[in-house]
Amino acid sequence: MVKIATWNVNSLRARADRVEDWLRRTDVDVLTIQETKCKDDNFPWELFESNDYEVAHFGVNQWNGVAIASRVGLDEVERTFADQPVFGKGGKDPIQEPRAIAATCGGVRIWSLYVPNGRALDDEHMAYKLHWLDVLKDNAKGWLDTDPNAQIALTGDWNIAPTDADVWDIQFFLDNNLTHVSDAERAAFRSFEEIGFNDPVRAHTEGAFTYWDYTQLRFPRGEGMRIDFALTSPSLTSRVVSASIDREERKGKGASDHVPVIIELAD
DNA sequence: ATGGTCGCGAGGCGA
Repeated sequence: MVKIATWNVNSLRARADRVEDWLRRTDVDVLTIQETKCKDDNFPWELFESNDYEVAHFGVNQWNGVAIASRVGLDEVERTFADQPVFGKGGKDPIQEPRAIAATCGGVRIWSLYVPNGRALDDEHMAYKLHWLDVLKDNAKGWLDTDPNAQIALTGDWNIAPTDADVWDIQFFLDNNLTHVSDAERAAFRSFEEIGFNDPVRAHTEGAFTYWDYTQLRFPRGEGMRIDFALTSPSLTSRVVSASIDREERKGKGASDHVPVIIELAD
């Protein structure tokens, strides 16, 4: 059995103890991480190495940042996907944000993705988000065209709630013109399903959320969202035997606002 | 209790 998890930790340094405890407790083979919020200079390499994980990181400043830790191999590390859109606020000094890193772990091509938030429906960040997803989808389609049997996992924080059941109150989102639930964002998510990717977690975790905002007592009130996913290519989908969302990890002091999503693969 | 959050990095931005 191979266990792969994805977790937006919202700062790896602030969450180092929690992440280490979680790795030891859950015994996952691969953990993809989003929002490390650091650059290589202050990345906690020893946290992973002392627990026998190899790790690859892509971070350039205090924003975004993605990583993959693995104890089943970490090969062909790739930072950014082909033609990954750049972003610069107000159109100034666009940079390649560290939002995508890939590695081959135990024969599976695994991506750690931090999809742009979008910020507001009419914000330029939303156009960036949709374009970013469109280019990623084109890449993913190319990978499957090249090898229909490729085992690929597109994991991370997608910043999209694909159905009304994936937010605590869809009317709240519509009334306030909020992001994550718009037709355009949902169509972008579906486009991955249309080329053959699957969300194998939902069937095992009906009604579960993966994220609760820090504000407004969202967690105690049960007001969460399902926005973190591990999408699997057809060949990988057939290996998924179980999946879970670790809601417990949202509890207590020092929790990330996201919790880990785990899939288990038959050998 | 009629409000209520974090992290980074040192004021305001991003989520």
